[in-house]
Amino acid sequence: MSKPSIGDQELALLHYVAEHESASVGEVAAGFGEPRGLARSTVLTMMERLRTKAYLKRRHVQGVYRYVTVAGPGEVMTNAVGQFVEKTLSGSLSPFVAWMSERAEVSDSELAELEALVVQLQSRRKES
Amino acid sequence: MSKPSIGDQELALLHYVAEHESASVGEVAAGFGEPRGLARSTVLTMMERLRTKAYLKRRHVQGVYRYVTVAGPGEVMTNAVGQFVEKTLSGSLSPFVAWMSERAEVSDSELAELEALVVQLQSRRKES
DNA sequence: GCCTATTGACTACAGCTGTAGTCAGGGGGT
DNA sequence: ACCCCCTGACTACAGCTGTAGTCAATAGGC
Repeated sequence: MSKPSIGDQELALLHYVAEHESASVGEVAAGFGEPRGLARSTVLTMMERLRTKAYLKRRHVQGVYRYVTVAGPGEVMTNAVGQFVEKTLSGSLSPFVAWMSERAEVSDSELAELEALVVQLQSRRKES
Repeated sequence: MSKPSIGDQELALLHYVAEHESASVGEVAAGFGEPRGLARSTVLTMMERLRTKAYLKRRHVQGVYRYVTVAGPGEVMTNAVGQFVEKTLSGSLSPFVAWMSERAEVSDSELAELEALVVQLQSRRKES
């Protein structure tokens, strides 16, 4: 039951909705669509598509539909990463590491995340 | 002059060609297309598309065109990662880290790569 | 030299994604 | 009661990607 595919813009929108737990089309159009020059109807269309793909669900509240993500906020992105690594990188992490190593800017917090990750992976390894 | 976008299958094909430095359509069709049930014409079409997108170039050698990647083998993948992080993750590495942290198996060598990466990033940071 | 298998160009087409217009209905202010 | 704005549904369409068929040329074997 692998989830239907999702486009880049759709993913960005999904992410936006995930962050703003429960959003109406109007809100998303204002906060997400307008900054990138998208028409309200465009936002609506995308949200409905995401709904038919079961990434979003909605509830009728006070005359307006409010949308929420089916999965948790992080899950969406994490899922996308998994899909990418499998499909595009054939499961190998090396290209990712190579890219990071060439990348100019890695912020402090990103580096900290990576450090924490390594530590976590190391300790997990010891256990088993 | 940002490179044109590239699809998943196209990327896989590009990767294949990159690995087999210099390949003809026939060879790619046999080694790449056939295992996944693609018709020869499909492979040809994709290769020509990649050529018009300037990912591949070709040379006429002994009556047959041989294709080579414009960029080096690793570059292709690294590039794909960059595109993915930019477009899909909006430049944030966190989802990647999150995914890895949830991932069941990380091999020794992968962990080692990550460790080396962290060390490299740390030292680079100090310099500046 | 002729026939067959290979090669390359062109054409086609469906599904997905990004983007938007339009129209009808509902709700609220005056 | 009326008009306007917000909301939601539907329709549309172009570009990209994945996939393939067909046809003409060509190269090599016999």
